[in-house]
Amino acid sequence: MTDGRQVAGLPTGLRERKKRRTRDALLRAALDLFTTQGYEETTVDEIVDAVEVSQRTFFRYFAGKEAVVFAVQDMVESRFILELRQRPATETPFEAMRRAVLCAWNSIGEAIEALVPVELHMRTYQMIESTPSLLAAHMRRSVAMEEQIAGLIAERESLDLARDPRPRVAVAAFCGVMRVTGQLWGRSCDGSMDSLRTLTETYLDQLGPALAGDWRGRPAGTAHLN
Amino acid sequence: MTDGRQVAGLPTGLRERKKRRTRDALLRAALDLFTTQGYEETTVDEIVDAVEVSQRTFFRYFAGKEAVVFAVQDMVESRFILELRQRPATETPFEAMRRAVLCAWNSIGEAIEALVPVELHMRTYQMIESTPSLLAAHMRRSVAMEEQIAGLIAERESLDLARDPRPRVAVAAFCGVMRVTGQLWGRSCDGSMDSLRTLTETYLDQLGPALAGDWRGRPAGTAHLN
DNA sequence: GAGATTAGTGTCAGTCGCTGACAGTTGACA
DNA sequence: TGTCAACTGTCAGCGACTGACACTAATCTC
Repeated sequence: MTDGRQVAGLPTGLRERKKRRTRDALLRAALDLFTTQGYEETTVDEIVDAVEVSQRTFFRYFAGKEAVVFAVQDMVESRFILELRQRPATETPFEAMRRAVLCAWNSIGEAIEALVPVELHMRTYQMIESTPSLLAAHMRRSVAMEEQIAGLIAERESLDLARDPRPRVAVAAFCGVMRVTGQLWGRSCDGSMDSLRTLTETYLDQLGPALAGDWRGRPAGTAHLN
Repeated sequence: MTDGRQVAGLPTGLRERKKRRTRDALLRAALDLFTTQGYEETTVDEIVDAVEVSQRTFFRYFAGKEAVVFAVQDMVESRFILELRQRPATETPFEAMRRAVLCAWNSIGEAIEALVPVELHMRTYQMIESTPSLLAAHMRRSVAMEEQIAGLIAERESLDLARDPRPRVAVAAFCGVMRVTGQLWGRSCDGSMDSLRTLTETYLDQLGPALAGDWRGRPAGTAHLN
């Protein structure tokens, strides 16, 4: 009842539409308040006042103050999973994950815009990275995500997760780098989607060399922010 | 005033000793309650009742309920940083990190025992991994740690963190694998230090192969739990 | 050793996130 | 149209946490 699975399904009844409107209003009001005056500085009362519903209603739509923040993130992640499932078996696990993220980012734009302005979502992401308690929640979600991805990779390669460390290890390394780029992008001034994309690609390219240990030569692509 | 820097410094005055005793008592009582009846199920009131101090006092010693849980972890981490600084420059960054963890684990035992029974600390760690809110906090701390380690590695290799992705990338991959082993160990029945050590070594060994992409052969060492 | 100083503590009241219980309202459907 | 179920509001309460203020006791000063 609090999940966001209205995957392009325009609601049928009046009741459904009303619910959806309330939820969207709460979501937008919350993100607006969070990004302008800060997450911790915003109380649930302020959010419900803006939408003119009771606090109790807020907690019926969202599991908590935190859950609002990650509503959009949820969509992006499930899209990534979808893309990953569709990657051809010829790609290495690492390649597959890499392309799945980039494809997901390419195609998720409109779906986000239908819910909130993309620009608001970008600011939300930067807020997550700069708010300790949200960063914590983000990381916990990331752990759950890794577990899911590792399962997919193991399945893809017909391996037993319990016996073969490689799926988990590969996923951990991949997600680790993804988190680093996310953090750096969050800190940077340029909050554009393009900068995130190039930053991500650059960093992923460095994984192999970084582990090899021959750090004498200069890194491959070094034009980025921070 | 709430930090735990009594690094083998036996407190001088009566006041200092009293403080230390109160803090230790709170720490032990809290961990005991947490590990027996669960973190969320334990209230701060229960903890302070066990030690017979006021709630206000608890919050003067620890920033929050959460902070108690990670008090010992703090010691282990600062020990790791110490060990990492001492690794010879001839080792690759990855090697250095790997050995630093293992050395830290070897030498931290007594320091922990001085504070709480090591066995209690082990159970605490497993509790962290199995309690969502604590896992979140653990991950946030991990992020801060990664940043610090990346700084050390960059310094060690005379690189500019802002220009060269490799320190952050290598650290992200390393810490990612460390987290995976921590999770698996937390879930396993065998909560011994030895099992954690061998699990960690096995998984770290798989990082290179896992990224290479030639997953046809069977993994190197596969004897582990889960 | 007595008094002044100050760190440490307890008490109290209040905020904020969140939940259960119960009652009122409003779409849905026969 | 009336019944049913879903949705919402109100209220009361819990638990984590904080600020203010008074009190106790270790330390310092003379």
